[in-house]
Amino acid sequence: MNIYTIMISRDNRHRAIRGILETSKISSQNELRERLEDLGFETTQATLSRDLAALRIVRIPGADKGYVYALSSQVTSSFSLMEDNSPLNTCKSIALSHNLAVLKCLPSFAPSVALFLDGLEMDVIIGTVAGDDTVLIIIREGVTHEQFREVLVSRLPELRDRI
Amino acid sequence: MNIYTIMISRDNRHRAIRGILETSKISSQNELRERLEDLGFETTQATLSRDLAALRIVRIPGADKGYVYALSSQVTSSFSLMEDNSPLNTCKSIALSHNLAVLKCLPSFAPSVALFLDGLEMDVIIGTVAGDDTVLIIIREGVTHEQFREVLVSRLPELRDRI
DNA sequence: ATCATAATTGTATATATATTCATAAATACG
DNA sequence: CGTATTTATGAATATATATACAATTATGAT
Repeated sequence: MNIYTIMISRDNRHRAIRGILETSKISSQNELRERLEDLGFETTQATLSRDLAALRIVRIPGADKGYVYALSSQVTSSFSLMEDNSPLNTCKSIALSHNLAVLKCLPSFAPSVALFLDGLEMDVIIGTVAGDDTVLIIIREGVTHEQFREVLVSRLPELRDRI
Repeated sequence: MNIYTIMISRDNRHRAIRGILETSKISSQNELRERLEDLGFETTQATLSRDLAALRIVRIPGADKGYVYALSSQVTSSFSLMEDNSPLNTCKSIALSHNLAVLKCLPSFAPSVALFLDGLEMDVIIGTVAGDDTVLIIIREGVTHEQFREVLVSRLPELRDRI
């Protein structure tokens, strides 16, 4: 009796779940159950709840509505690749100090974010410097924090709640 | 009346939510509601459900039990950093072909995974080559796929459902 | 200002998900 | 082999989350 006689059924189901989630958008455990049924796996929502927890599968709010289950290894990529893939989606926070704004983003994305900001040619920004996960924004002399925020938010509404 | 008179309350709440989730483990919307209450934000579970969707905050099954809400920018790191941070956690799948096993993992992790595998000095493996997200494993002549799987799974049970 | 339109929110409720409990199957151990 | 112990599962249910609806408030255009 080798190791494969144990938990054959559950592991196969787990494999199938991974496969399904990698290739299609599943938005409820019942939907997953039906999909598995098509593949010959008869099971219940309760078991799937446990399976998803065991596999540490995450539930992500969809772009406009609904939810999607995904492997955690897919999350960042699905978030940045799926729909609006602006580098701004990688932006985490913006803090102001005197004539500088410090924008924190995901590792390795700072150059893209800086390039994007440069492309906007905003009057209030006289230049940017990108590291790995940080963009330093140099603000034009005479521009107040409030003015900067206002301009930034009006051009980039998606940053509204990060500044 | 400037732009900041609009949606002050909601944006402030969103900011607060981000801040809370970045620094603490919240496992239900009610828990989040209580935390916000402490900060002076009175709201309801329904609103938080909508907020979490708007902010595209994900729900991750915890290591042993329960669930955690997290910013999507935290997911990969929280997954690999939080508990057992073996490079194997970045491993997505293993496929076999003749004397080769192709292990797919998260981008940039292949070298760590390969190093880890080398360290195991498994008889059935005569060598590995790491790309960026793929490790090529060369299997010793005469070892069957079943034997390889059996050895791999017995040494690395966490890969059980990826091969 | 005044009206029309759009956004935000709470209440109540529907829906989805997790968990308890009982049971069966698998494994470990004698 | 037989018994003890763990693991997996389903049914029923508790809990958590999403949403329809109505009311309120904000925004935009005269």
